[in-house]
Amino acid sequence: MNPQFVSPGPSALPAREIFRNVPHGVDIDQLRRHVLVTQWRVRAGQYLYRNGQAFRALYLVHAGSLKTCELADDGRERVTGFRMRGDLLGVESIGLDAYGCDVIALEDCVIFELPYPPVLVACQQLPELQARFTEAMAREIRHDRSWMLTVGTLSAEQRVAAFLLDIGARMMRLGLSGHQFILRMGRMDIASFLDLKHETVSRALSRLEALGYITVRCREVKLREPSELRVYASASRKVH
Amino acid sequence: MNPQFVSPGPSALPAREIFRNVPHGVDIDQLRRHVLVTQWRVRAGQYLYRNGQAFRALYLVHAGSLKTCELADDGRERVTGFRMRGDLLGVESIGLDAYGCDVIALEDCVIFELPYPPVLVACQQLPELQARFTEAMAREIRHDRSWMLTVGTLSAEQRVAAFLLDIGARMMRLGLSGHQFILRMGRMDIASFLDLKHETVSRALSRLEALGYITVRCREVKLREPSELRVYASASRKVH
DNA sequence: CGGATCTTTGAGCGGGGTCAAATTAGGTGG
DNA sequence: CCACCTAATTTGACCCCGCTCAAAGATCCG
Repeated sequence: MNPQFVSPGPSALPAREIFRNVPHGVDIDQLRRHVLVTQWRVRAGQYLYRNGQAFRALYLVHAGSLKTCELADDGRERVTGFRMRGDLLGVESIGLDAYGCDVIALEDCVIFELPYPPVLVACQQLPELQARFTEAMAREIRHDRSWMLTVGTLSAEQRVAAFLLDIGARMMRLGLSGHQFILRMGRMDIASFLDLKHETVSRALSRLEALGYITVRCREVKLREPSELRVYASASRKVH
Repeated sequence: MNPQFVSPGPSALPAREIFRNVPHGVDIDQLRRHVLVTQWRVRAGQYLYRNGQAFRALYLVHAGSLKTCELADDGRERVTGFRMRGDLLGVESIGLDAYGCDVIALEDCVIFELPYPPVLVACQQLPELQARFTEAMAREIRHDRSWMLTVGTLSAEQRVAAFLLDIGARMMRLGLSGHQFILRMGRMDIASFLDLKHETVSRALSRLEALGYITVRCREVKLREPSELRVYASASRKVH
């Protein structure tokens, strides 16, 4: 179940592309001058890396989307986030010998592998790159905390609304439509991420559709009234 | 409401102390050779920094404990963590112009201020220090994710048990008793952190006491059966 | 000692979970 | 391309854990 190797050396794709669409992202061009960046293809359902596997690299998502899962020894499991183009993976495992979580592809992906000790060395020589990585980690912390707040203070329907708005905003930042998109993850994954059950997510989506805010047909979502949705999701306290 | 300045230049306390009790911590001695580390006293209830305030420094807790709070524009608020001796504060705001959360002292604290741009420069000259900071940030991410898992998969009573065990483990790492300690935060703060209501936390503590696992008298806690408690907290799935 | 805050405990309720079944989407081989 | 099968999604009915509302009891501090 190893990811499939695509091509050694420079990618066939315009490398700067990564940087164009992703503000504050890591510049893959600059990095390539200092470390050997390889490119992998990961098929839907496959692990990019998993808990316990030797930590040897960070990864940059070039295409496709993935989920990160935290898991306990006793089998408990939770989706902690969804990653897409431009997102950096593996930073949470820096300082460990083995990765501390699972990363699973939600669809076929193309991923850049950034071998870790070399990246660290490159950072020491390139203050700019260093700053980029540090900021990426800080953004990661803020993103997680922001969702802790959302999950802890909003009702089920509000969480689902906030989730759709978040996906939309990220899509837009990548130059795609932020109002109409395909969810790449199932109801179970959304539910786990939002600390709900999949039936509840399904019901919330149906409700938001009945309210006229969105249109849902399975994984196809259209935000009909983004501003209404935003008001609904941010309504103070949990609304019932 | 500004924190109170204590002393300029080298601290009167043995600086290496920080490093002795905190594995993988930041070496304040080493840092002092490159940046001006000042020491502040923050009184119980005061802010170390707050949302929107200009980001100018990281902070290292030398004594006392604090809570970090995430807050939304509409007033929603959640405690995202509790910090004690050896913990690094402010890393979540790296890359921003202003701090992105609130940090409030739960008791009188002594805090080292590490001015930020200077720390970044020092890191570029000291690979060792750089690695320390990066690992501290990675640990931060793992810690948050680990609690996301706990909050998302355990019942109210299990969360409270897990919380007590976490506090105990951190106390022990600081060379204090891990079986008997004083909680420095109120029921409301614990509840917010665990995504519960304060009444529920109170009831859970009473229940754990009735089961014979702990003794509680207000903020004084004794873990009578840590191993039983650990089994209880880690019981697969939510137990009812 | 008095007043504000924090903590505990009780009683009742409701949002979201659980269990179950119908419906639909998606992938596979003929 | 379609029949088939499996997995994902939706919807319904019911129930329980944790929330709400309320009040009493501790604790802290001036």
